[in-house]
This record gives sequence, structure tokens and C-alpha cells, in this order.
Amino acid sequence: MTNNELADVFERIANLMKIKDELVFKVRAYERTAETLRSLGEEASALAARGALTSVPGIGKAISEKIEELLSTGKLGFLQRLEEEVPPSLLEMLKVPGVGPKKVALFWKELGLLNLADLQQAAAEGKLRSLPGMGEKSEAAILAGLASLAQRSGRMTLLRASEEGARWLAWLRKQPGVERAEPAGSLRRWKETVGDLDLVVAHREPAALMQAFTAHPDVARVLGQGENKSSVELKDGLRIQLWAQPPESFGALWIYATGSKDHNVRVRELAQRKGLSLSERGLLDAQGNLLRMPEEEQIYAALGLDWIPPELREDRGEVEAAAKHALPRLVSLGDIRMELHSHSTWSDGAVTIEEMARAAIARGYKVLAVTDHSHYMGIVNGMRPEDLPRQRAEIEEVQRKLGGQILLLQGAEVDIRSDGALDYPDEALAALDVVIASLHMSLHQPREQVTARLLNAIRNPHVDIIAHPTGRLLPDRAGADLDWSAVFAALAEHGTALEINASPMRLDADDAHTRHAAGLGIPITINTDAHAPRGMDEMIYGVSVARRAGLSAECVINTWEVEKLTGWLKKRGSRA
DNA sequence: GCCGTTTTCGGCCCGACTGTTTTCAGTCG
Repeated sequence: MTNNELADVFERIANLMKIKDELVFKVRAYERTAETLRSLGEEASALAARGALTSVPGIGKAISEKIEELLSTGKLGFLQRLEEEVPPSLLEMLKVPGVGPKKVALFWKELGLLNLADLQQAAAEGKLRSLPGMGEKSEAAILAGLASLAQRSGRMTLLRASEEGARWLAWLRKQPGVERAEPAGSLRRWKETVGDLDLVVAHREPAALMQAFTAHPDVARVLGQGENKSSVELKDGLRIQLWAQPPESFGALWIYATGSKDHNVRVRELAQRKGLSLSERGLLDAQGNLLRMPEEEQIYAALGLDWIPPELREDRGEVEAAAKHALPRLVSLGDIRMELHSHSTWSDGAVTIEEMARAAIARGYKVLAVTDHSHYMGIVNGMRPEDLPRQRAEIEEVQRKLGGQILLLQGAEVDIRSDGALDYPDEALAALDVVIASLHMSLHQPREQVTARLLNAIRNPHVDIIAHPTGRLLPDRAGADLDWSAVFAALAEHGTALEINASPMRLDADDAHTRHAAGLGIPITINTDAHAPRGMDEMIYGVSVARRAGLSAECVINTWEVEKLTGWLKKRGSRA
């Protein structure tokens, strides 16, 4: 079982236990396990094999035994017994906005409702309103929630979230009395996909702003409106949460709204140990004085912590590191000196090599690798090996024209065929300055088979970089099911670089795998895979993955000095 | 269920908003 599959099981257990009304702290232990598994990077099976599961924070004896049972049998007796007590079809009702575990249990026990269809029918027939704690309004809210559930799409890409966020922030900054408006939530943490948009403002009298916000013409439904917090659903299904506090409390508000939830819990626990209580309004001391602070740095500092970059706020040890002043110095966009994965009109790119080179110069890059596709049948207009010398001649011509402004490398993005063979013969690969290998076809072969293909590419001495390793497409098309332990081992053995593909549709490798790979000393490269100059602007999204992985610039080969990179390539047997 | 610079037992983050309630439970982030 993959980490994600294991995480799904623990999430399921947590939700069933909530409906069963188990102790919330037990439930949280299972929820936390699900979160931890998703961001582990290393395979749980590898950890289990060396008996190290309980070394993971939050995983103790009981849960590690459950993981081991799942890994060895694919089943879990504990879950099977739980599902006999609590029908698993109830879980779909939890997806309805405004319906939580208590209501699900109520509907099930009082009315025998088992699924969404039952709920829809009971609500339409007016059977919910007479239940204890329910009324006509709650019944209507459930009908509205069912309707919006049917219409809503899931999570969106970071690109769309950034664009929507920028649009709404611009609107907010024009509203009277708004002293500051900023993104928060998973958008600010640069999570690979974003569910709802979270925005915060500094404002002294926010009631009128909240009124204007909920009355905005794009709003289809107001989910809640108060003095300090409102929540709406737009006509296209997007949800936005807006929080407001006076400017002197902005620091606490921004931390709160940025999350993650687990990070906030960790920080608040720390505050408690220091005799303080942290909320979105500020720090409450033991005497009941509210200490308001306009900046996040001040709140963190009051707790003895360095300011924590939002990308790290996932409760993966960042609070402990901040207390020891040992946070990594994260790579930033300004550190990037090269684009090592790009396309031109020689394959499916939109512009010529010269135009791409000028675009790279305009972005301050010192190196551009032209890495057009090989010719495998799945790739539109890919290059045949016999085309490579002519392309080399054009690259050299452009190089002469541009002189020392940039170093152009001839590379290729060579497809790994369905049978695992590379698309070019070794002689062709040896003549290139840099070789990228990647999977495009047959991504959903069985794990052993698709992993073997990737391993074959990694073992080829001419291959320098493995690009977008899983081939996934965000927000929801899964990529290859890789045996990551084997992939990491091979990358480390051969010194092959792992790409973070910066396209917001890919962000592949993801933060968890990147973090683990870098920890093993595997070189990381962040590339946009640009097919046109504009594509190079997506570099920031790739950098965000590296930051979420906790990487400093040294781990990322395209932050290196030019000589260091060419030296690395030469040592790998390339022509550069 | 997990965990330990107070603890191997007894804790475990905090507040806004809503709808049902005459003081609070449920949901959400």
C-alpha cells in the first residue's frame, strides 16, 4: 500500500470514530497519522521494514501495529469491526457543508438515513426539522449544501488560486478603511492545490466591509457573515473566507488564517506552556491582558521563535527548529540562475531557440538548456536522432549571436518507452550536453513495471535528470504509482538529479518526495518545462515546492555557478 | 491514541458564527 492509500484508511477511521462519538483526542491521533503519512516522503513500508515507524512523531504502538497489519495483509481488523458498527456509507454525508459527525449520527439513529440520497429525500420531505437541535433553517441549509456539493468542483491549482486571490485582494484594497489585505491559508503556504481561498484584512470597523463583501455581484451564496469573519460561495463554486482584525492585531490574525491547522495547534501549545494563550486576536497573558501585535514576527518572537516562512508551517518540525534558531535558509526565486528544461519549435514549443534564449536572458538566467522532445509516437513533433546535428548548428549560431549573455546547452527530453527503453540510442545521448528522461506514456502500468522503466533510465550513464517523475496532472489526475524507495536508491547511487517540474499542473516531484530525496543527497533541479517564454514565469511555483521541502539553494543545481554546473555535467560524461 | 525541561498519568488550541436555544452545541478553520 502507498502512503496515500494508508492515509486514506486512517482518515476513514477518524471519520467513522467521530460519528461514533469517540474521544476527540483519539480521533485526532488518527487524523494526524493520515496527515503525517501524506507528507512523509519516504515509504511507510520502508520505515516498517527497519522497525522505525514509532520514531515518527505522532505514531505510537497502536497505530504502528495497524500500519504493519495493513502493509502485510492489505486489511485491518480494527477498521472492519468499526465498519460493522458504523455504516461507511454515512461518510458521504460529512461532505455536505454544515453537516458534521454529530448531525450524521443524529440522522442515522433517529431517521435511519444511510447516505446522501436518504438525506436529500428526508430534507425535501421536511423530516429533519423536527429533530432535536434542528429547525427549518437548518433543514434549508442542508438542502442548499446538497445543491452546492453537487455543483462544486474540488481543489484548484495554485495558478488559479493565485489569480483569483490577486483579483480579490485588489478589490479589497480599494474598499474604504482597509489598511492591509493579504492572502492566507494554503495559498500563502503554496500548497500544491488550494480548496478555499483565505484572505485577511486589517480594518478598524469591518462590519461595512463584510457587508460589501457578501453583497459582491459574484457571490452566489453567503455561508456566514459576522463582524470579524465572513464566508461566501461564488457563482463558479469557489469559496472565499475573509477575516478582519484591527491593524494592531494583524500579526496574530495572519498566523491564524495562514495555518496550517496543525501548525497553529503546535504554536498554541507552546504558548500555553509559557503561560500565554494565542488566538487570532493576539496573545493573552496570565493577567488577562491581550497583547496585540501588528506583525507575525512579533508574535513568534514573544514565544521565543524565529519567524517561520509560511511554506514550512505544516507541523513537520518547523516550530521546534524555530525555537532552536535552526530553520533552513530556504531557496528563493532570486537564487535561480538557469532553466534546464525547455522546448522550442524543434519539437512542440511555440517559439524559436533564439526567442527562448532571449526570454531566459530577460529573466536573468545564465544558462538555458534546449531540451526538445524525442520522437516517440506519443510526443507530437518530436525530434529524431538524425535531426540533432542540425539543431546543434542552430544553437551554436544563436550562441555566437548572443555571446556571453547566456550559455546555451543542447539537451533532449528523452521519452522512456512503455518497455523501458530510452527513445535515443546511447551514441545520440552521448553527444548531448544534458539529457532529461521522463515518462509520458503508460503511466498506469503496475508499480513494478513502471518503476522498472524509471530505474532503467536512471541507470543509463548519459541521463542527468529525471523530469516530472510521476507524470501526474493537478488538480486531480494521479500519476504513476512508483516504488519510491527503489527510485531514491537508484538516484542516490547514480547521482542523477530529480526534477521539480514548476508547472502548476505538475509540481512533480512533490514537496514530500523532494524533501526526502534532498535528505539523501540527491541533486534537485527546478525547471519550468517552458514551451514559450511565458512558461518561464512559472518558476516561482517550482521554487515554492522546494521551499515547502525545506531546501536551501545549495541543494538545487540550477542555483549553482555556471562552472559548477558544467563541471557536474562533464563529470557525468556529458559533452557540455 | 500519543506523549513527557512539571507529568509514565493526565493532559491534549482557540474563537467566530449559526441556529437552536433561554445558556449552548455543532461546525468550521
